[in-house]
Amino acid sequence: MSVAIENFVKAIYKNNNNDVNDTKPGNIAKKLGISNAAATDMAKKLAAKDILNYEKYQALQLTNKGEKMALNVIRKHRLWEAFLHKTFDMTLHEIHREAEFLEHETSNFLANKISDYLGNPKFDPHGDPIPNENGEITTIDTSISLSNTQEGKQYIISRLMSDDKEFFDFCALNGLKYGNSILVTKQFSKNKMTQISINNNTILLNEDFTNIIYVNDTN
Amino acid sequence: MSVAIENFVKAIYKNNNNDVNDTKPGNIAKKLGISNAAATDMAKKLAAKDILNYEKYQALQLTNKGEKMALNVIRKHRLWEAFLHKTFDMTLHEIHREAEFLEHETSNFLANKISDYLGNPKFDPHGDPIPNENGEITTIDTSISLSNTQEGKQYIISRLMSDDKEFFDFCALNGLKYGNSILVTKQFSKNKMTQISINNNTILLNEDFTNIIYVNDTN
DNA sequence: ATTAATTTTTAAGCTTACTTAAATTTTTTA
DNA sequence: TAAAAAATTTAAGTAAGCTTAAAAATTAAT
Repeated sequence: MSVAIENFVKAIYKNNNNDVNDTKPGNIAKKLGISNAAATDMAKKLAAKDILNYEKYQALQLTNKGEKMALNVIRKHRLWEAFLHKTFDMTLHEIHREAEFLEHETSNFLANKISDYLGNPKFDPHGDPIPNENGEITTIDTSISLSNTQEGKQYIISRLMSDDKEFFDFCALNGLKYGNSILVTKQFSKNKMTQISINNNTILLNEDFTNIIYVNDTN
Repeated sequence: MSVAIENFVKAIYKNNNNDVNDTKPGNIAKKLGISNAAATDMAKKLAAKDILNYEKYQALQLTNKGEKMALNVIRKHRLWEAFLHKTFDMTLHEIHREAEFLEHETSNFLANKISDYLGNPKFDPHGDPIPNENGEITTIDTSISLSNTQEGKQYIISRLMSDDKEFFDFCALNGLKYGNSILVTKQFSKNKMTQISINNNTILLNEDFTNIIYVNDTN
C-alpha cells in the first residue's frame, strides 16, 4: 500500500473517537493537509478496494480490512517511537517526527524484530497503546485526564496525548514523563487550572495541558 | 528528493566502476528494472537540476551535487545495515532488504544518531565503506579478491561483494564473515578454484565466489 | 423557514514516474 | 564497410495523487 493510502486510513482511524463528523472527507483533508477534493477522490478509490465505506456526504468508515491496515501502520509507528526513545534517547517530538516516515517502510518482519527486542511492550513513550501483530489492542485504558483528578491524590502519568513540540519540551523540562509519579496539590475549578507536585517542584498547569495529560490512580 | 531519484543516482554511482558504458541509460534501466525510455526521461530531468551531465547517446555522469546525493543515500543504507546486523542479529540478506527501504526515509539527524551509537564505523557488515556526513570515504581499500591470493597464506575477510541471498546463506553457514580469518590452502589455477581452511573446515570455492570475496593480507 | 455559510462533490488540469511502439543513432559483425 | 543488431531517443499514453474552480448538497443562523 502506498504512503498516501496508509496515511489516509490512519487519519480516519485516529479521528474516529468523538464526533461522527470527524471522519468526513473535509476533516480528514484538514488533518492530512490536502484539499477536500483530493480526500473525496481517495475515499472513492478506497471504497472500491473495500478499505472503507463511502456514501456521498456521509462520514467515512473503515471496513475491517481498512482498520487492520490502519492498526498495522500505527503499530509500526509506535514500535519505532519506543525503539528510538530507548536506543537513542531521542525526545518525544523527535521520535514522532522520525516514526512518521519510518512507519511506511517497515516490513512486518522488522516490526516483529523491534517488538521482540523491546520485550513486546504494550505502550509507547507517549503512553499510546501498541497494537499486536494481529492489530489487536488488548489493554484496557483506565486512565483519566489530569483535569479530572482529585486534590491530595497521587497519580502515575500514563499518556501524553499530543504531537506538539512545545508541549513535549515543557514535559521533558519538568519531568512529566510516562510512568512518573505526580501529586495533585490543588484544583482551581474556577479558572480550570491544576497544581501538581513532581520531583519536589510545584507546577501550575492550565486546561490545554491537563486535558492531554492522562494519569492512573496509584490506589 | 524522491525515492525514484535517490535510486537513480545510487545506481549510477554504483555502476561507475569499470566500463564507462555501465552508466549509459540502458544499464541503469536494467539495474532499476525500468524501461530504457524511463531512464532517458529521468536523465534529462536530473540534468536540468544539475544532478548529472547528460549528452545524447553518452554515458551518464553524476555532478558533484549528484555524487553527494548518492553518497548520502549509500551512507544511510550502510548505517542501517550495520545497525540492524548488530542490534537484531539479522542476516546479510535481511539487512540489505530492509535497508533498501529505510534508506529513503531516514533524516540526516537520525543517520548521525545511528552512526554515533555504533561508534562511527567505517565499514558495514558486508565490508562496504560507510561515507561520512560529508559524503567522504576516507579509508583506503587495500583488499584483493580471493582469486588473487597465494597458497599457504593467511587472510582476513574484508568484503562480501554481493546482494545474493544464496551466497550470503552459504557464507553464514561456513563462517565466511567480515573480519574472520582464513587460510588459503590451494589455488587450482587450471579450473580457477580456491581451497581455503576456516574454523578447521576445508572449503572449495569456485570463481563465482572467489571473485566477490575480498580479503586483506595479515602481514 | 428561508437565507447564508459551509462542506462536499464534480470537473478539468497538473506533475511524477512510469509504459509501449516507432524512429533514430550507435555498435557490432560478417 | 555495409548490413544487421542493439541501444537510445522520441512520441504518445497511463495511473496515482494531487490542485483550483464551479456546482450541488448539507448545515447553521437569523
